[in-house]
Amino acid sequence: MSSIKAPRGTADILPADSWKWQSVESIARQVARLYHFQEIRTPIFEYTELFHRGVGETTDIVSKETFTFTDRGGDSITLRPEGTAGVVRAVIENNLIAQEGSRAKVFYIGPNFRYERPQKGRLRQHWQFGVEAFGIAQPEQDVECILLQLDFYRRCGLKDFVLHINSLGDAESKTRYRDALVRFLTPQKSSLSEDSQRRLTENPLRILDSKDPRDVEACKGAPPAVDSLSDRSRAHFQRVQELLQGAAAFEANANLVRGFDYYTETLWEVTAPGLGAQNAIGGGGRYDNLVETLGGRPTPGVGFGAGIERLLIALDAQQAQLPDPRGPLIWLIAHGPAARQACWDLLRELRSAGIAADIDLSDRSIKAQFKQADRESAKLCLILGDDELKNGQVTVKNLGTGEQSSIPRVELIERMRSMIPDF
RNA sequence: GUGGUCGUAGCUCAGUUGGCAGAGCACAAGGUUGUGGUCCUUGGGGUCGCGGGUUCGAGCCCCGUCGACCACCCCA
Repeated sequence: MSSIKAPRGTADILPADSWKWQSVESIARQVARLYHFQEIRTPIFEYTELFHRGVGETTDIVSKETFTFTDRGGDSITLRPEGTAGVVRAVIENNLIAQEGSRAKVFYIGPNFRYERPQKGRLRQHWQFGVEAFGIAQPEQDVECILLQLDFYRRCGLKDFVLHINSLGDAESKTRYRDALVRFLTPQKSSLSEDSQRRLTENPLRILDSKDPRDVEACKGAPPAVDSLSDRSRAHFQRVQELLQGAAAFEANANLVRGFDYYTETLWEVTAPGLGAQNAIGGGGRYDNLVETLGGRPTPGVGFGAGIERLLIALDAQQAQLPDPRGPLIWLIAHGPAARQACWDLLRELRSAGIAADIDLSDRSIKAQFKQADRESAKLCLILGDDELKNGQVTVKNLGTGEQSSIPRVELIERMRSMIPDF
């Protein structure tokens, strides 16, 4: 009988690593709280149409990377490939931004699904921490999101990363830029890569992002997006950069474009070394027309998504130390049947008192029990045998220092309570 | 979807022109009948990814397939 494996492009998060996830998620929640973003949880699947209208029919993500199926009732369902569309749908549907002047600042942590060929830093299911801020068109809102994201990375211990920013401007600016780019690139169409020749009509902005040397060469001297910005968009982007001055290092990158159609004005991406070719650990931007596109009252919005797997890879590459959310563990060691019963009682008492404790239940040698305590990274061992039972004592061994002492059984819980915070 | 590299013990990997399935680490027991993290001894562990073919004989050669890794595309 062959064993069943996890589907391609998925990964189990095992005990050896799950504490890192808890740590990152806890930091994400903490940072969100500091910036006053509240959690929203939306379904991991939506009606397919949401992503077609929201993310864009012609984007690669929607046109060829979705997990889409027909449910038993005949509706087309898609596993979400990104977080923003579902959140926008939810805030519209639940009237969070129903009125003139409504604001909402929300964050989410959850999985996204894209049917792609896996490689380093790229899976078919990946997790993102993301935030969305609705109702504020001012550049301060863009910068608040950016600073939140960078704060998140710093608190996770990430040191080496780069913030890239660009602006495509409002819808008119975007069209103007697109036309300018097509005008610039069309004369040299034959020297572009095959992919980019196709993009020239479908999605010319993406050509700027190509890694093909022919495209990189062709894009030299291309008009930057900022040249096509309207006065309002130019001022907005200018103000974003002013607000970032002194708050965060950034690089204005005229070639930065992103894969969703809904972006307007500011967009940004954070890259980090150690990730191979997929070096973006998170990105975001403003989407002032998306709420209206999805049937809501016209409301500006801005937000980002930060990939958790990629962050963990980058942290690993930089040998960053995440705070370990696991508290200290006490290990009980029993010698003899009477002591085993006493340990069982003690174990229940410790846990009732809120102290994490465990014991080997397989009746093994003292040596084996110590060995396991060590392997489980216990801080203290409590040893109970015939001697201790007779004297009403418990032997306490500090596994870090090897020191050992006796504590009266009746005082044990209180003594543990006072010792635990030191670990 | 395209291309390259690779699948042998729980992990990292050796395995010669095709000829008995190996090492280190890890794990278990013992050395020490009450003491881990060092040391010594012993031991248990294998559908050589899966399926087919060639051969007296396949981990090794051939075909197919699945998966992993890396890159393209795209993105977190």
